[in-house]
Amino acid sequence: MRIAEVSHGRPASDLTARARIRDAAIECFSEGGFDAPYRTIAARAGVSPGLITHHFGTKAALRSECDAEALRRYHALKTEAIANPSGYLMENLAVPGPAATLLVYILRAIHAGGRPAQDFLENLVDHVRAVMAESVASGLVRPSRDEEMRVRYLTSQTIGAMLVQFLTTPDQTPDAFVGSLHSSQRGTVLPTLELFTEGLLASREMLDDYLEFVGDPPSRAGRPGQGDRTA
Amino acid sequence: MRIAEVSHGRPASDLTARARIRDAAIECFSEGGFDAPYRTIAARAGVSPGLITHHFGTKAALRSECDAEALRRYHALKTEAIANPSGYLMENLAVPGPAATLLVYILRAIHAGGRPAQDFLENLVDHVRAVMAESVASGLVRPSRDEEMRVRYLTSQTIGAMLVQFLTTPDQTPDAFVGSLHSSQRGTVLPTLELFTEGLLASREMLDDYLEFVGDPPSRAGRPGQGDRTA
DNA sequence: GTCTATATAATGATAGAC
DNA sequence: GTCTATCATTATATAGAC
Repeated sequence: MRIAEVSHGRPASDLTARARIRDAAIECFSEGGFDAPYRTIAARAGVSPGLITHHFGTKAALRSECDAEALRRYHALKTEAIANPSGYLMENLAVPGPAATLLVYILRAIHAGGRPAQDFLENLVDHVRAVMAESVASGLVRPSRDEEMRVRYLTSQTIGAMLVQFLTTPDQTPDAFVGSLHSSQRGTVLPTLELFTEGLLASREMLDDYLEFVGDPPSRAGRPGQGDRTA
Repeated sequence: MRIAEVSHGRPASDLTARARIRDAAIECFSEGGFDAPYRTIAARAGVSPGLITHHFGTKAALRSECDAEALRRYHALKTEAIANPSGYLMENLAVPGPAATLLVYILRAIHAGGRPAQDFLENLVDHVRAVMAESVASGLVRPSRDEEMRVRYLTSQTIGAMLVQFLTTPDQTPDAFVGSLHSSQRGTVLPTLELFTEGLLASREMLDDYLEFVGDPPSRAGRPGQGDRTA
């Protein structure tokens, strides 16, 4: 039942009760899901349960504001992370601390489904789209015949894999999860690199058949070959 | 509030109330999640809510039996689907009808997390492991330096992508979902084939660096090259 | 602005009649 | 075996005092 200590370096006592409730709710939602009762949130914010209703009215309104704030902080983190481009997707989020809370909050938002899940996913897609465009322009990543679908496909896959791992982790607490992420990442990086550089299929047969089927013959000029843009 | 009609071709009236409750619960869980109240299940089974408690005691016990039955039917479907090996993963499940209920049930089981989610995921991993071993043996798929991790990685990714799509689908009903699966599949097959045959990265640099880092130099003999096992 | 006390609604589980 | 009626719990939301 500890009080929410810090948010952006400011002590909790400097924030209004409304902001403290919002921050406490974000943490509670991230740690225990959106079914976290008012009691828990109120205790963490150091207020009474009734005050939550007084300030936010309904629980959906509280969650909506938490979503907006989480998204805002995600963008802030993303902007800040342009300095160290360590990876493609959300690796910059996968570190313990307040970023872990944010990452798990996003996972939980998608987990809860509905319109908020769509919004969060779209935001992640936007991020991946930008990174991929940049990577293709720099020659690191091959171009795709359908960039948009590849972006959506990779995003769903990556987020989905994280979500599955999160859901099958015994202790679904933010810090424990990012810990398991780091240990499991050591095992998945090889399969990922293999798939990303060598692919999975031993022959081009299936792809060529499909391209012929949809009427896009793999012209030797337009096709992204292998090794013709080695960085 | 319709009554569960058929299960394996047998009319509902031929089944004991216990079996009807179990079947109704599977459908309700698949359509509305595991929070489906007794009332809904009882109405669909054509019994009173109290009878559910009488037969199963607790809701966890009911769910446990539904999980077992769903897994049993999944295995049956899997065994039956050896005739038409249309794809790698769960494509045989992605058709409307009773299979749709099963597929969504599995997604919901993983979605609900906990031990059941682990069991279901492990089952899917087993399936993928068998299929991949077979595909590698036949030369269709390149071998991996870490088969087990690749199997787990691909399973989590594929199931996770389906789960994300399911959660971001407006109408989360089994038939509507498999419908959206078929329409979206038309868009994802190209990125999938691209990734599986050509990969994503334009150069081998990152993979080679990693292999050197972990002390597994890519010897020209042991490395699965590209095109040396064209079917 | 903040708290205490309470209304209201839904659910899983129980008790006992038939 | 099956049903009806009820209990106990939990959570959101309200009302009004301070």
